[in-house]
Amino acid sequence: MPELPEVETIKNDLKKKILGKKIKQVTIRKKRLVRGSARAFVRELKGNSFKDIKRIGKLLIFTLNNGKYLLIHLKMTGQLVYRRNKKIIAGGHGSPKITEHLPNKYSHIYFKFNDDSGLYFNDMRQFGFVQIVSKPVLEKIIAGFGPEPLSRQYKIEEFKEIFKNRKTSVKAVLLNQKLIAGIGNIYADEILFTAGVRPDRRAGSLKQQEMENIFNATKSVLRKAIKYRGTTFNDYVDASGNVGRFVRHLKVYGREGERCKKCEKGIILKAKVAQRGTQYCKVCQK
DNA sequence: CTTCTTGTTACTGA
DNA sequence: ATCAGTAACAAGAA
Repeated sequence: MPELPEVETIKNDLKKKILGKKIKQVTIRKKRLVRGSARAFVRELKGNSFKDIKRIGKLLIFTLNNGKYLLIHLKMTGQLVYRRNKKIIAGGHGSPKITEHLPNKYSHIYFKFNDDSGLYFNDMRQFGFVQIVSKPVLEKIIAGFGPEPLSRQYKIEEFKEIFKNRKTSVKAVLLNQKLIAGIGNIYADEILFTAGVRPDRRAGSLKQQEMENIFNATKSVLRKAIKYRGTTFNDYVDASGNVGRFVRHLKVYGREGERCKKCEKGIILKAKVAQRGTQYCKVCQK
């Protein structure tokens, strides 16, 4: 599941690879994944190029040289893989490196650049989307997101406000993109473990210290995950098709039934909180 | 066959 | 009006 660290990794990778390259061909194999008119989508992209790439929450924003913006959301199983025009050089010793052929059966939309390199949007479950928007529409979309946890706009005073009088669980608050941008199921569990707070705690019941711990944990966990280029649990790969290495640093997500790495006593439990599979240590999290 | 996986949103009810 | 909870979407694994 691409969340903030994974999308950030893809964005940073792609910025080094595709900026300024002329888009010579746009292929749409599944129209359903294009929001709005597919015909207009191709028209806005073909012959143009990307000037910049940004991210808000889990949403990628490609700035086009024609003043429009390409939005790409990977949702659960989306991948965005860049591939150079590969010339297979036979020879050397041993077997040749096996490179997955692209486009594959899940490459529903892809772009070819003037140097014959390509950008492939693969999505097994087809939850993701691509969309071309104007600047005013983009600004409306951005305004719908809460603060970015790694930005200067993310302040402890405002952070505490979002918990005040809320009857829902602290996990539901962390997952709500309108309140904080970019956190999904994996990092919500990891953040709450690091902060020592049970995911099912009522948001409004948190003590000052607990809110401060969560605030700090959002930053430390996400920063560390970016450092390790994200978490590959199922489908996530970076823009080169490589896995993320944060999975080794996960403390609770996917560790149900295993021993807690912090207290070395508790067994990681799994419950349903905010309709999501939720892992926590009942010794370390109060 | 059923159940589980998750990001987002439309919908329902309080 | 606001907030919270749930179903639905999709395809594959177990």
